[in-house]
Amino acid sequence: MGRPYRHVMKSQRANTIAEALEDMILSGDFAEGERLDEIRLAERFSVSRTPVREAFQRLAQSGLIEQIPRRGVFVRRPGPVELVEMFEVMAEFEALAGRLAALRISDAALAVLEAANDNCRAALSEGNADLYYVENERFHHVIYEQSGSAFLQQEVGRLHRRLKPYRRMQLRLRGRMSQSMAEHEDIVAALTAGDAGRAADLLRGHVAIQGEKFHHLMASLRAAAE
Amino acid sequence: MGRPYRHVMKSQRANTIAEALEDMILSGDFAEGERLDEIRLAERFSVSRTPVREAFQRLAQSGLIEQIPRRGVFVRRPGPVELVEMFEVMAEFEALAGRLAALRISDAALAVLEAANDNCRAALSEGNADLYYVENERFHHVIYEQSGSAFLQQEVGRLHRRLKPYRRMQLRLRGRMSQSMAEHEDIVAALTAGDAGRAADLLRGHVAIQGEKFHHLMASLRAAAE
DNA sequence: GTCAACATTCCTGTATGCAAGAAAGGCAGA
DNA sequence: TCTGCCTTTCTTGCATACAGGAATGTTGAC
Repeated sequence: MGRPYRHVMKSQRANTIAEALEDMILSGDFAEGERLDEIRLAERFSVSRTPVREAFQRLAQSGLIEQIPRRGVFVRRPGPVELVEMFEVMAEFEALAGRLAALRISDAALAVLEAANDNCRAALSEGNADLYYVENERFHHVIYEQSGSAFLQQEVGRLHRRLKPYRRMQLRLRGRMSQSMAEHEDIVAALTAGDAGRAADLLRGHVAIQGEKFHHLMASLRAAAE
Repeated sequence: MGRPYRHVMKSQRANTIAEALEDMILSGDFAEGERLDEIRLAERFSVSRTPVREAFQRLAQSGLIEQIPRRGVFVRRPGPVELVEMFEVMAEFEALAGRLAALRISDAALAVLEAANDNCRAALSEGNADLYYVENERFHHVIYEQSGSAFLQQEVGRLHRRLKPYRRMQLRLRGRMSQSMAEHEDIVAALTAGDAGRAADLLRGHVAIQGEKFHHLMASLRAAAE
C-alpha cells in the first residue's frame, strides 16, 4: 500500500476543527455566502479563537471558504462554471492515475477493485445509493493508490473530497448508477489487461461532465440552491 | 485576460510573510530539514509569532514545510521520486491547458506567445539564460490563462511555482534551451492551427521529465545537495 | 568511561487582551 | 420621508501571556 505522504502533521486541534468544519460545509450546514463567526465556532468547539482561525487558514486554501480582510470568512460554493472546470481537472487526474495504475497495479489491488465492483452491483440491484456511493469511493481510491504516485494520490484525493457532494448528486441521475457500473467493469478490464491508454480514456470519460451529466448537474444545482 | 480567481484574500501580513518565506525556501535560504524558528522569523519580519504561524499553515499545505506537532516546522524538499511525480502531474496539467487553449486562444494571446518566443530566441542567441527563463515563464502563463479555466489556471500556477527552481535547473542542460525553443515553436503552430490533441501532446512532452532530462535532473539534485 | 535518570530550559500550542477598521444604527437636515 | 453623516458597537488581526511537552545538559551510579 502506498506510503503515507503526509507532510501536514497538523496541530492536533486545528486539524480536527478544520475537518469538522469541512464536513459541516460540505454537508451544507451553512448557507452559501454565510459568514462563519469565529467566536461562536470557538464556543461551539470549546476552544479559543486561535485554533478556529488556524482551521480557517486551511479551509481557505482548499477553497471552501473565502477570507475577506477585516470582514471575516464566508462559505464559498463554486458556481456552475467553476464546477465544470473542477470536474475537467478531476477527469484528467483520474486519467493519469488510471494510466499509471494500468502499469503498476497489483493482483491484490485488482481483487479489491473487483470486490468493490461486486458490492456496487449488489447495491445497484437493491437500489441502495448510499452503499453504491461508498463502494464507488473505494473503487476510485484504489486506483489513486495504485498509480504509485504519492503526489498524484494526494492531489487527486484533495479534489475528490472537494467534489464529493456533487458526485453524490450525479448518482441520483436516473440510470446513472447502472451506467457507472458498466464503466467500472470496462475500467477493471483495461487495468487487468494493462492497457494504459484505454484505462486513461475510460476513466476520463467516466468522470468528465458531458451530455446528460452536464444538464443533470445544472438542474441539481438549481434544485439545491432553493 | 482571465478573471482574477482569488478566493484567498488573506490577512494582509500573513500573506506577504508567507510569500517571503516561500521565496526564501525556494531560493534555498534554508537547508533541507532545517527547523524554522518562529521567534526568530517573527523578529526578522518585525511581527509577533501569530502571523508567522499563519504563514506556516499556508506553506504546510502547499508542501514546502512539514509541521510536526510539538516539535516545530521544518523545510521539506522533495526527493527525486516525488519530484518526478510532480513533473508527471505538471505535464498533464500543461497538456490539459494546451488542449483547452487550442480551442479558445485569442489572436492577441497568440501574438503574445510569438513575442515571447521571439524574446526567447534572442535570449538563446545571446546565451542569456535568465532572460530565456523569464520569457519562458510568460509563454507558459499565457497558455494557462488562455485555457479559459480559472480553476486549472490556479492549480497549474501553484504547481508551476513549486517546481520553479527545478525548471531553472533544467535549462542549464546543454542544448536544452534550443530544444525547448524548437518545441515552443511547434506548440505555437499547433495552437494557431487549433489542433487541440497535438497541442496537448506537445506540451506534455515539453514538460515531462524523460530520457536525458531525467538524468540531468538527478545529477543537478546531487550537485545541489552538496 | 558509559549509561541512565532527573532537572532545567526552551519551544510550541492555546488563551486572552488590545487596537483599528467595518458595519449598523441613529440623528439631523433637506 | 429620504438621504447623508456621525457615532457606537462589533469583529477581525495582531500581540502577548501562560501551560504543557520535548530536548538537552548534568549528575550520579555502575
